[in-house]
Amino acid sequence: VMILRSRFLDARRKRRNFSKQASEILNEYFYSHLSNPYPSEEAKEELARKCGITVSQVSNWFGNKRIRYKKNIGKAQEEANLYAAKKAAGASPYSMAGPPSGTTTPM
Amino acid sequence: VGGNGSPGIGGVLAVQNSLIMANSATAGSAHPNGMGVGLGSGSGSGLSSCSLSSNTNNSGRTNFTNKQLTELEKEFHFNRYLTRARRIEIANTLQLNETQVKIWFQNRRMKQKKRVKEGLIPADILTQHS
DNA sequence: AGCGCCGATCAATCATAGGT
DNA sequence: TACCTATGATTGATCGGCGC
Repeated sequence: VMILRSRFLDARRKRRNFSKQASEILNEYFYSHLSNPYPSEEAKEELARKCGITVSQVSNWFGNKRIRYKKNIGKAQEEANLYAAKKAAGASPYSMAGPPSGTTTPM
Repeated sequence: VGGNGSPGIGGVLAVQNSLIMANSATAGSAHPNGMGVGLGSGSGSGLSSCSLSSNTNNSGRTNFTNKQLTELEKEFHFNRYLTRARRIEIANTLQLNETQVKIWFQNRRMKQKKRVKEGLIPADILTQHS
């Protein structure tokens, strides 16, 4: 701690949370692809467009999401899993890049 | 994480680290040239050099000092790629492993590329031609 | 036959936003 | 206002693949 953490007050991290709708879209994709939450470059581009954010931000979001989801498992995460069930079952406005494994989600 | 419990992520997401760092220290030689590194930030400010060798975190992640980062950054602007000789020289000067210097440059190149892609680019970085 | 590089990702941490 | 959590971003290091 005494040790430098001065990464220069860069203009870095002046973040702003994504819109509620953007989070909705990202979560939908994540939970409906839980068996392989790694969107392709093309999928990231489309998600970025729909969410109004950059591809890098989409990548950051998935990176954080995967790690944080993993760190929980067994928490309210199951609740969020309801995302997939709900959306996947109903209309699926946001499904793209069909993953090979379509059916069955282990778990 | 549960063994299979998390099929999805668990499968692919398990990396764990193993310390391998290494040793290539080889040092030795004295390198004429003093590249020196003048470093401007001189301010040395506090940190100064820790007498200890690598200050790695509890998790193996190294916390580079300001001095090390400044030097690496300076070198990067001079050349985006390192020669073996230069790498060794820098590693010795900054008290880092060759691997750390190598990795730092790789990450730095990726970082710059990302910035360019995002549109924010200082626009220069010599030796950069289309 | 081993090395460096790239691209994607991980894992820890930083710094701020938002909520109480 | 202070404390705490959620969350986006940064970064040293790893993994798989590729080219030489």
